[in-house]
Amino acid sequence: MMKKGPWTREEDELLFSYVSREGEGRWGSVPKKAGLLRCGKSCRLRWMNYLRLSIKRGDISADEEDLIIRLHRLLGNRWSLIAGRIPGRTDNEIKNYWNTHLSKKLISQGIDPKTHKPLSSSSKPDHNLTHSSSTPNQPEATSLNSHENISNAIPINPDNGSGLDDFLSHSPDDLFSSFLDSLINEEMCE
DNA sequence: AAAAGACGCAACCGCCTACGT
DNA sequence: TACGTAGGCGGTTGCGTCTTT
Repeated sequence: MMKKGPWTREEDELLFSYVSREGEGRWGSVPKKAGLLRCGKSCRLRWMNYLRLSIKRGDISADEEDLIIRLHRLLGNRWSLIAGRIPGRTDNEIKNYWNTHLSKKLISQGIDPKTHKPLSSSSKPDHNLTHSSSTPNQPEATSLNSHENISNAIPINPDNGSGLDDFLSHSPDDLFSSFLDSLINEEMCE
């Protein structure tokens, strides 16, 4: 019988010591070898989102927040891709932070968190409700100007109708990575 | 001080893809 | 080629904590 729910300190210690010793991977066999009554998926999730030493937790900085917004504008809800550009942050944390903080923040600024475009006037909320914690001079959702979105910015062959998904599925990680860097830097300079 | 409601986050679920056989 | 399995992902849920009434 698999255990569910919050992890205990003892379970964390078992998983941490096992993965530290044996390395990541082969999650299906991890519970048995580590002496846990969890499924492999649960072990992987706990390691990825909580136990890894490289993880920063909480206190997302203004710079990180700005980067998340920029990346979400480029990539949409591709949380793992966004997390991959922010050292120490997990996709789950960024997803949660977006859903609980950033989407509301954008709405309070009159910006649709899905499209990053201005909300229609009828649905625009009362700006008096804006959180006092909002940073003064906080930039509105940034505009790429010449690159309205990544689909327009990437080299696309119009003949075969390829788009972002095609680009992502065919580009080597380092190529996509450097491409994202260039887009982000371009925004920074503007 | 207590109850109700809102919020935040860890964890689960189901789907998709990659890979091995 | 078809199938089974594991890993990875995004959406969603549930519960503990905090805030408000």
